[in-house]
Amino acid sequence: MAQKNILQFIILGLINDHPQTGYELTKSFDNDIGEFWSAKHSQIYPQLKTLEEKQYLTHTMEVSGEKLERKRYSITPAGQHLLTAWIAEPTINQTNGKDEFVLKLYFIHDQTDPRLTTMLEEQLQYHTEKLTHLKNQLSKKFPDGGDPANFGHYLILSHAVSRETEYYDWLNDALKQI
Amino acid sequence: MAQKNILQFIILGLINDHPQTGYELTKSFDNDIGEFWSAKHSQIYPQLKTLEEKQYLTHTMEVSGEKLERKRYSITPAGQHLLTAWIAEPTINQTNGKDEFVLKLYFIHDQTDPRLTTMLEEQLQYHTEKLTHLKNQLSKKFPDGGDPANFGHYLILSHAVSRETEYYDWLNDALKQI
DNA sequence: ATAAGCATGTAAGAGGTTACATGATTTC
DNA sequence: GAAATCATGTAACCTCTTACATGCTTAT
Repeated sequence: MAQKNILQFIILGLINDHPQTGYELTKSFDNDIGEFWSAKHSQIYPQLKTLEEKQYLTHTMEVSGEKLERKRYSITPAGQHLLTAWIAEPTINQTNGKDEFVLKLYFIHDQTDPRLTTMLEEQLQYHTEKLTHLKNQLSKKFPDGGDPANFGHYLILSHAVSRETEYYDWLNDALKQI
Repeated sequence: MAQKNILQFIILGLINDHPQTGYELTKSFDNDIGEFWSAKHSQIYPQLKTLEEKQYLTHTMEVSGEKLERKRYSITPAGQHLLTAWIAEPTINQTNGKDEFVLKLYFIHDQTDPRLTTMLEEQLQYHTEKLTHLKNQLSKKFPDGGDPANFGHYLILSHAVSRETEYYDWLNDALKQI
């Protein structure tokens, strides 16, 4: 989508926590934050380059073994300023939740349509697995509930859990009504 | 996003219900289906053209008043076939739910951060309004619960309601924990 | 008359995915 | 030695938004 380049802020936010390489950033999107934003390495590396050109980031080279090079990026004061401004600014753009599956259902008008059960059960299986995985994550990372020193991380994970719970419940409700 | 062109299927699905103009299709995305997919007229008109070139749609001209022309599109058997195939095909691509606000929270580590309350309350207001609007829609369109002849429509709306309910509850929970 | 809504299109540019491309290091 | 993983980048292509552009019709 031709949006406002939110990726740059996410990268700044992640690096602000601690200096990181492009590779490490890429993997962040496989974890919790991937529940609410995704990006591939092909998008991340050019973005790092741009952010450095604009002096929001700097990097130092590291070497593994004999030859393997790695760029470890750190945030600059200007970068921190940009990040803070983004967080402070009211979030108006409700990034719209696209969901292909729900749309498919929309085009099935008849409650007795034979396709419904299969479709709903297929999704139920997927979301059941996802839900248990997220619940495991939550109890593993925050066994005692909200950690005051990692509150944002806790909030994002608990939101992911309740979002999946809702999806799960909705699918079950729908199945019951058939 | 360089995805699989899902918009074409949505257009086919909407037109399959009854012949429509580009203008009317555009307005569909302001209603319930807009909760799960959005598109602007600048994307819809070219897509209609392409779908007609591929013979999934045909159109007839209508005239309003003296001069104002309107293209009313109908689906062809080939178009219906394509639509059915899309619905039948398992939905794997979990179109990821991007949420700028949740990410901002993620970068606030400290539970006592003074920004948290304002941010959460701002969102709470937005989602409260959205939730009441959706609930009104639901009770207006489906006063007796699931309509067997419009089950898909019912499902999508009830999903939107419970999704917003979850968001609302999560925001309130977060506020309580501060 | 004039503003709001009807109606259809195109152009430029940003965001995002898939595929191409290469090479090093670690683990089995 | 082979496979998995680490590590960085580019190219082609598609999707989507914003802005440009035009003209008609209805309601006030």
